[in-house]
Amino acid sequence: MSDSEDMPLAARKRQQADNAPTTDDDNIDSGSDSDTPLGKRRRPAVRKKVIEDDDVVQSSDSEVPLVKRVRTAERKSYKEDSDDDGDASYKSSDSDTPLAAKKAPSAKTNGTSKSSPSTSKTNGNKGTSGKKVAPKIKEESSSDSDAPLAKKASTKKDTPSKSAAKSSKSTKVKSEPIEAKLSSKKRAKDDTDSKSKVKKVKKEEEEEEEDDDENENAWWLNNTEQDDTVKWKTLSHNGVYFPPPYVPHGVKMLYDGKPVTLAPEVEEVASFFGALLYTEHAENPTFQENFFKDFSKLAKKHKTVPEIKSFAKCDFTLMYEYFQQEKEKKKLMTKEQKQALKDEKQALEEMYGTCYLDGRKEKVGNFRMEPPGLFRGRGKHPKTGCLKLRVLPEQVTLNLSKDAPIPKAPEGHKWQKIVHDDTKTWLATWKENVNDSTKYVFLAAGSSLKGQSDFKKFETARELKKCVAGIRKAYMADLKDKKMFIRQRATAMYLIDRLALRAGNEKGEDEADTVGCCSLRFEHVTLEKPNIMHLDFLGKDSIRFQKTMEVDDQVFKNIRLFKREPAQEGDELFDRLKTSELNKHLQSLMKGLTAKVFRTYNASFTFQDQLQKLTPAKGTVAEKLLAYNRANREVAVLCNHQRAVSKGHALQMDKIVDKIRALKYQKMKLKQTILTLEPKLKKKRPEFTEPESDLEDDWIGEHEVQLMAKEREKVKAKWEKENEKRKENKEKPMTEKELKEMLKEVDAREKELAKERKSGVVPGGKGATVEKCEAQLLKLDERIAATRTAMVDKEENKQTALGTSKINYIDPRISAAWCQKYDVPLEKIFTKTLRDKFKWAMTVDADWEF
DNA sequence: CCGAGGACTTAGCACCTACGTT
DNA sequence: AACGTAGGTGCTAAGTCCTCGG
Repeated sequence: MSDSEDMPLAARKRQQADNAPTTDDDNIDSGSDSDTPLGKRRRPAVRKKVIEDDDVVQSSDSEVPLVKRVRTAERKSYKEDSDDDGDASYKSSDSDTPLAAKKAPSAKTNGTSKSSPSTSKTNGNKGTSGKKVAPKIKEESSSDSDAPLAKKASTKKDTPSKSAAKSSKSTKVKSEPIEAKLSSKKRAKDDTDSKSKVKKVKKEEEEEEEDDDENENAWWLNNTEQDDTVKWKTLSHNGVYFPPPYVPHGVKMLYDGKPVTLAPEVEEVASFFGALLYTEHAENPTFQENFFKDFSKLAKKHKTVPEIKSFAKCDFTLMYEYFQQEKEKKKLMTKEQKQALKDEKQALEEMYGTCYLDGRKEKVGNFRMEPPGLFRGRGKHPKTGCLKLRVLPEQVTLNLSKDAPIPKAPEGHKWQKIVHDDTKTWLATWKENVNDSTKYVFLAAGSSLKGQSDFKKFETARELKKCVAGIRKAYMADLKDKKMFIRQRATAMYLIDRLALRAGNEKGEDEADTVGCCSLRFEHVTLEKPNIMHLDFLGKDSIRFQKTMEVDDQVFKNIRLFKREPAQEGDELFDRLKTSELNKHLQSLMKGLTAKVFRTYNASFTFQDQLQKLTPAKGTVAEKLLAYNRANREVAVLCNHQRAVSKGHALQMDKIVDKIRALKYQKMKLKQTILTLEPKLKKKRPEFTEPESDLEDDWIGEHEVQLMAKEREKVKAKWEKENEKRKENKEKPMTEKELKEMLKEVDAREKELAKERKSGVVPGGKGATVEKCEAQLLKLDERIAATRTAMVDKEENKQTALGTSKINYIDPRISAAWCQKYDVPLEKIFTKTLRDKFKWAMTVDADWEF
């Protein structure tokens, strides 16, 4: 294959794809699928990959949802040269084994084995051959696969009617949005003249529902039907808060060793860097470079003397020190000062932190404009360190009701624009200069708007639970499809489902090189016979995903197949799969299904499953919490949620290791005592002669020194205490001499220890017997084991972030139900903010199930 | 009719603070 | 009381998904 070598691989590949001559078999249904978006154009084969004709294909063909298959049939078949393979050997094999049964992907996690009832549903599509029908198919499949009634029933409260109604409307689907829009427009108009009305209504609602704020927003208690394209009827707020203007501190930077006077604007930017000195950012060459480019340019603009040309000559340490001092000062502030700051903050929240949505008071999330600074891109972001400019009101657009008062822009400024778009949830938006991306001010996580979409998210995941078995079966079958495209898609689905990978959209060159499922490249996957796969790549936030697992044989085969060929680094593993196509397919299997739903589903499912397995019904609250956290961690590991290891971690681990050693030391002593008491046992019980692992002489010596030091301290403390007592009682205090006397005992013991160490003869305390010693040995073993587990626990936890899964992936209703069932106070599990965010989920019964 | 970019969720890190420890 | 630490929260970057608009 020819190609322009210098263009980025991915791009090249894509181009090739487009140019490639189309082959025949598109024909199949090509004609008709004109309306299916998919139908458009396949991405022809770039490098031809071959697939052996699995006989299996045919047979399975008939039972699996065909829709897709047919529709995509066009995608070029690669049957051409088939032969190749070692694949042949694999033959048909196991396609039908329910996934679940098969191997557990990563050692941990996985779970998911139950097949849920709806398995076969997906087949509903079957009959609908061909193209064209896409929309209809969707409807059909969704309605039949998800018997709305059944499922909704379990949800109680919320929306049964809503969704059921929707799905049954099928035919109208398309027109809905339009209607909605129209009506919303109308409404908006009405609103203008009916502001007062709205207010009245609000009052009524309050009274009716509950009079306190708490329940005013309890949307989950209402069954009201909603249209989700319209997000609000009325919206008013106070705009956004801008950070105060820069106040120069006058601290100089040194250039070439000499202090330089900087214009305030320049000083500000220098300070951004100064504040970061000695952090990883400031040490990062890309960061430095980007910073310096912007900084020197700015300095030049302000005619800084001398001209700043070399980063190496810049010295920001004075500024750094100044900031350190400022921090200290802040710590030393009086209570009143601190209180004043707090009050100020409070006032801001009052002003900007709340808004009115449909007359209800709601919290605003990020009402503070992002202050200027240096862009802190993660991983190897090419733009990390670039100057992020101050945002002016002139760049900010506000969104609110037509009739709502327009917040005043800061003195001497005006807003960029005011809009009244009730289909958007944002209150304000602006464009950021570094990556040219759009930023928004949204409502807080605890708001009804966010709550509703959270709820919807989990409901979709529960929907998936019902049909996941069928979907799995289908993609397992597709793993052997003749069409490369379908094979790739099925393989990707497998990875997404089993390994909780993200979809993996394409990324630009101005971003860090990270990947997800669809964007995996050859170098990220290695195979090891017979069916081991290693994945190693940087995912979102440049977090490394590194796991080794057994995979299904066919998956193994497929990946080998994809990798074969001019498998060069940089080539995409799934070269003809794009997330949009994948999602389109998923949508057809279940309404609302996209790649990310698998993560939500698998996370929540795993959590519930683990929780159920781990919770000791009769345990203490602490034990239950431990189980909860373990289940949580299971999920975090599944989703690969990581965090930086805390700086004290190594030290803490060392301490634990030492603790274990100390226990081992005790064991050693006991064993020696036993042998001293009963030398005969040397032969009979060889384990008593065996040295403890990991106990070196040096360490023992040191340990004993420490032990003695502690003893001495104890003695001294005792002596001091005694003296205090005597003082109170007006008795004569003990003398230093007496203290020395007491310490002599320790000295003696120390000598003993030294002797024991040499001879190995350890008489033990009074009344020591072999039996007693053995009992103690057992206890020590237990303690060691426990400490070890704690250590492992801690070690694993050091890199695992539990928060993300708790906040985003685990259906809070599982937790709420669990708390009820096991009588654990909710606040042990959810912080205040989480309780607030999840208030919609707190009303479930103890037997609620995900 | 496809890709750029809009809108919204998910993510880890940097603080800050409340708390337990010494 | 000072200290250190873990947990909680705020911040904003980085994803996903899908809709526009050229």
